[in-house]
Amino acid sequence: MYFYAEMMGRIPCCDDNGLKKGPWTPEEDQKLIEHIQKHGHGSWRALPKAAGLNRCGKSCRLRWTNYLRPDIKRGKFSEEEEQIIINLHSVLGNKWSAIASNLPGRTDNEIKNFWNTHLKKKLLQMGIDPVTHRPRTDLNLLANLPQLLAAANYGNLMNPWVDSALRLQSDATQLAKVQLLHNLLQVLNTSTSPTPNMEAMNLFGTAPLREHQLYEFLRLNSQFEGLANGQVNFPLEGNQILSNLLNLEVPSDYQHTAISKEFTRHNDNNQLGTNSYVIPTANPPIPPLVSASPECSAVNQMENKINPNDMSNPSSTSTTFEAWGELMDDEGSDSYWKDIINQASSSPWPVTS
DNA sequence: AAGGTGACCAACCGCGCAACC
DNA sequence: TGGTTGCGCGGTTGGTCACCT
Repeated sequence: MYFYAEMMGRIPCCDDNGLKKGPWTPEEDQKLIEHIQKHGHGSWRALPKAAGLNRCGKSCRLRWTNYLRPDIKRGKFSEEEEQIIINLHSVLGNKWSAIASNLPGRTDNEIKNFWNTHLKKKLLQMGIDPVTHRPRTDLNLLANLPQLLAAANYGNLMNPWVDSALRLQSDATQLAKVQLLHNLLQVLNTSTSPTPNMEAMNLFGTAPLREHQLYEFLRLNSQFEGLANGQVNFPLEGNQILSNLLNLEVPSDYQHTAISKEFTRHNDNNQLGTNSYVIPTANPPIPPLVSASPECSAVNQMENKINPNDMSNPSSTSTTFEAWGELMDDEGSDSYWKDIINQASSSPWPVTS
């Protein structure tokens, strides 16, 4: 084998050379454990021979690091661990080893498996894209508000860091709904097209909607005060909300409601380098909801999430908002939203007026 | 009871990278 | 400096089990 290596360069670790593959037997485990306890693993390539195992070094290393290591924590993942994984994954992506380094006793392989079999599905059910950790942008999202509710209320908040991250996630979910509707209005009210999008008009009623209608709609359908304490209440089913949206009357004496004030949390010049999100308080032209922010490194993003100040200030900035800002900036063109509306116009929602 | 199906997870595979010679 | 080696990583596979029809 080593002669082969010298002559031909690197050889496959587990080539078809008579070495055993597949599940480990208790005897093999025992041999590996005893050898490592006595001598350490040293060179993994040399270990199997020294330990009397008919395995390749790589197989031994994997068996040790993923299963036999004494500090391995077996058993179900706690809710706290789940949240940590989700949060870290949103920052680190599929860097399983990096994620594992933050979860003592858990291996990258275990976390990877757990992610693929549980957490990915869970996030999808919540309407969150498990790759981007952004709310999914299709309008089916609105038809899945019960799941969004579950997302907003998910978890028993034990860890303050987790608490903060979850709260931000809830805010982001709520903001996403507002942003979605806001952009829909922008498209519907746009005058760039010589002919209005008739399908979209049919979807939302006859007259272009105005923003105060949107706010009234939001006031009727949600309790945004909840944003201050992380509780999100969106009590109506998606089709009912849409129905309410269609049935809105235009109050002639419309005044800015507490909602718009609640949402008008803006930092005029971003002196602190923080984000802000601003619900417009005037009729068109409609300003952007999400202001751009200085780019943050992954490390900074992590620090932001860990920063205890965030925990006492749920309206403070977050990478979630940044993500939404990017999303909306990237995809906020009229054509993008028109596409969504076109999709929605063929959706199975019951549109009653 | 038997076959089908999906979930779960241990293990394998191939690649990239850093250390070494 | 280029080739070799060892290791670690992320993606994938395949075996097992539980549940369903």
